[in-house]
Amino acid sequence: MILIIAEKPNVARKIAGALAEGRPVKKSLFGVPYYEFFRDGKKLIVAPAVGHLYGLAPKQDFFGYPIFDIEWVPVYIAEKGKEYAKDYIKLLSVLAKRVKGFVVACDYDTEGEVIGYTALKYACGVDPGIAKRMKFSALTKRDLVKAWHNLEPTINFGMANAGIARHVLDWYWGVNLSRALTHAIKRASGKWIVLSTGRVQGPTLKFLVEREREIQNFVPKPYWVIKLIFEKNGQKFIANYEKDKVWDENEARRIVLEAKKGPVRVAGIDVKRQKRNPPVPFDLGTLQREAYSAFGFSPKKTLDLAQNLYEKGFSSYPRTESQKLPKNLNFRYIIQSLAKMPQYRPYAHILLGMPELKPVEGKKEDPAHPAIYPTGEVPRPGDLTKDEEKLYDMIVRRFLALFMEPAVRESVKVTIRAGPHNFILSGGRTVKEGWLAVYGKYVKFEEVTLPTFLVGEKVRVLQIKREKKKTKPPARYSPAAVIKKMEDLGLGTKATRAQILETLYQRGYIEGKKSIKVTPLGMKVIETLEKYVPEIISVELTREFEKKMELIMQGKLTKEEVIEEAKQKLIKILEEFKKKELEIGLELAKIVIGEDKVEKPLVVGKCPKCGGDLIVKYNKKTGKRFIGCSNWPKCDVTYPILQRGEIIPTGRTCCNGAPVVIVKDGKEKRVICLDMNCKEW
DNA sequence: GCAAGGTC
Repeated sequence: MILIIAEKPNVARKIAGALAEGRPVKKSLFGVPYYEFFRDGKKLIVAPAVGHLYGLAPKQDFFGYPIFDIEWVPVYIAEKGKEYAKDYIKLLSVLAKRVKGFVVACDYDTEGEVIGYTALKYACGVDPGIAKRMKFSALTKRDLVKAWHNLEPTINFGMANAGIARHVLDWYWGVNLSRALTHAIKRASGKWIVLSTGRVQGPTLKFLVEREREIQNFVPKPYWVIKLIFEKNGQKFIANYEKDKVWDENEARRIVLEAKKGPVRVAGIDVKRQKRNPPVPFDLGTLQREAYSAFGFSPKKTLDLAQNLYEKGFSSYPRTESQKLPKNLNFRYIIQSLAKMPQYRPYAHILLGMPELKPVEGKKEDPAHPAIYPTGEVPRPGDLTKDEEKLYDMIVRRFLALFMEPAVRESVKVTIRAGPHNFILSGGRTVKEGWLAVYGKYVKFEEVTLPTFLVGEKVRVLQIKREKKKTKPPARYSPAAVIKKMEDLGLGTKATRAQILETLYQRGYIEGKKSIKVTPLGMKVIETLEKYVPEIISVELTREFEKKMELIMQGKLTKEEVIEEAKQKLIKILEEFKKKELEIGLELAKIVIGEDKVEKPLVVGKCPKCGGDLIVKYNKKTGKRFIGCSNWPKCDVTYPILQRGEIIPTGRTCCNGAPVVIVKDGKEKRVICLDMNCKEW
């Protein structure tokens, strides 16, 4: 018997369906489905993981930094809310005892390889070296059977190692710097406020901060627009001066005067017809953007709704980057099913009358999943929530649109010559609806139909005027625009971008549902990181990780070398950070709890032992004050001090470098050397 | 208490 491990339940089912001779037997243990069947006289079992079953966690219960001592543990131990994974691990460990051989059939990428590797090592309790690998790039029967006949002799250790390195590096950088920030603010304010950053959070917050700075530094510049308003057939039209901005008021005034002198005639008419092809199939990012613009759904909400639709069986797997549909998908069947819903019936019928059903496709591809499409399962009333229904409607209409004829748009440009100056009147209309019939409600095209003009025609001018305007600062990002920018920069993945944006909200770094504004805390965190750890907010860190992972995959670097290098680098960075921890914490605390509420420690002099600041401190238990070194606990220098009176530093030192201070109590002033053994005492 | 990455 051989155990085939899939990345997720749905894929386990597909693999079983493809490889079984006859129907696979669906079984279930601990509530997790798996499949048994025969092929070539051998009994095979296919069982699923649920994504990562194991994650990294510190070996010791210690919340300081730096921390590098970590290990793989089941995800339900490493993270809250992952209890469901427990049953999957239990299933694999039970099945592992029944079988002789193992095959990893996770997605063929670094994460898939890590999922397979850790499942073998920790859940099945076997050496990952004994497993074979099914390598496929589509979940069709053809591809799966081919992969089965061409099994790789082992899993791809280069990929597994690269993936493991990615996990460790992200953990080292992210957890250590998040702890450093959190500790800094705790030390300065006494308040527990979780701050975080990471390879993806950092650069994402950074580009939001950059936009915020552009807005803050923006100086509006005046300019003038010039309009020619005229009448034709009792209708008013506005033509705009050919330069859309005139920067000089005198020039604008002159243009208006010259234009007013006339004559004013139609000088040219330019009519263009343009074919507009249907939009491409939905990948997750495009769906998130479209749902945001149509319904105002956040990217996270769209992913959740799409996941619901997927789990209920109405649409395909949502976490995809593909803009292509599977070649062997039964389009006719799906469209026939959609025709059962009256709102789609007319369009479905048009399509079913076509000799060939050929959808448009986009450029992007995804090795594991096709673009998002409706399955053809028809929801009954009550199956979907209102929001699910909205998203479903968008998915169905997009799908139907893929097969429809292009739309044709006509644009008209009328040039009006007033004296020596040209003004432009533009119009646009849809000449042939095509796919817009079904999807038009989600695309906005302006419909401006113009009357017929003739070249040379005289124009009845009502008014020629200049209007003063001001340039506007760049717009803030919307959640959907953030996701797009992250995609463009290669930050995060289709499955994580929405979640990472949510984390930035949770941390109080950003606010605003539609228009994202960076809070003063968010600005300060970036400012701090720019100063002390510029790496973590740079997109280059991601690029560097990618390069290192590539070298690990090729066997040119070991994961141990890469991990060790990161560790050494971080030790240095964190050491520097720790030295400045209080200073950094004070800056952050000022913003979170208000400047006046942060007590700046009074520096009375330099520590004779380590050169740190000697500051007034308070004993936590007794509340009594004393003078101590700011580098505590590394440096243990302390001095007692009178409990009453204002302490005023003098800048002078006395015995063994101990500072001299003035203690002023009412009218009484005493000059004191802090050394207890000083004669002054 | 912290990351980013899979997934329900």
